Amino acid sequence: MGRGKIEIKKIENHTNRQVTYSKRRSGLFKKARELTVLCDAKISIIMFSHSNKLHEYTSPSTTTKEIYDRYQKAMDCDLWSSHYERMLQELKKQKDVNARLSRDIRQRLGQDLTGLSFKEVVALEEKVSASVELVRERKV
Amino acid sequence: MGRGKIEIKKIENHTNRQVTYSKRRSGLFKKARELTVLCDAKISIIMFSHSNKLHEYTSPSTTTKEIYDRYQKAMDCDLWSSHYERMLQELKKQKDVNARLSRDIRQRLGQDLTGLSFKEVVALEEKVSASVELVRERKV
DNA sequence: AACTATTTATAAGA
DNA sequence: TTCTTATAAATAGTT
Repeated sequence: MGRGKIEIKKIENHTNRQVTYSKRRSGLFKKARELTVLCDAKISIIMFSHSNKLHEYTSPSTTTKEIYDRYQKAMDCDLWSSHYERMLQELKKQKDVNARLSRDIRQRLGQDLTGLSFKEVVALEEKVSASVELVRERKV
Repeated sequence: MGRGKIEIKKIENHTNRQVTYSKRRSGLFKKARELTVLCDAKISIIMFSHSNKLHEYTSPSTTTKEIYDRYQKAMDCDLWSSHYERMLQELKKQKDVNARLSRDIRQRLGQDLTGLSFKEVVALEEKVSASVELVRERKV
């Protein structure tokens, strides 16, 4: 590197560390930029300094989120996504239940109210209970 | 670099591009490794090659997820999280609606069925419609 | 922030 | 592919 070989160990002097961080960070980002163009790669770099300052590089034509999403897919460790998917399915089921209830009640409005039999009410009640139970079992 | 200055533009030859990708990737990761130690930084690099191959570097003592979580907090742009929160609230509301419907119907089972007035059914129907509408407006 | 002596990275060749 | 090497590039210490 510069005037004399350096060993790779933590720089204890705060000022020197900060200067080196700044210089090498721009070097790293330059390399990432070149690699992006030369090899048509997509790169996301996120870094936090010793003093918790955030810096990032993302290849043009993409976003940090897009790269992280692809990463998660590739790694098959996207717990959020699977949780989200489960919730989406559940919400859909809930909506179906509500739509059905709404329809059932609307139908009855068109009929003679005294015609609402005990059996019919029980069936309706059971349908609702079952769906509520379904949700509870999932422990969301 | 090597024998003669090169210009930074996409390498069209597939083999050369792959070789350069491999060499520069290891160079980039080495720089990241050094920066991690020298400056006590935390770095995450995720990259996809032209042929969609995934490679990553993460500083020891952390994880890609941890860095990405910190990034999201720092950037205050966690769209997933806010989407998730909205869904959670909605699901809760749906459950409340179902619980209320269930309770209403259960109560009526304990009463004389002929006592179910037209007004009461209308009120129940409107409650359900309103909640279904609420969901539809959110376009989830 | 600029400079420069060295080390380091690497493109092309073997 | 792996190694070599000529040269470009990065950078540590200095000013």
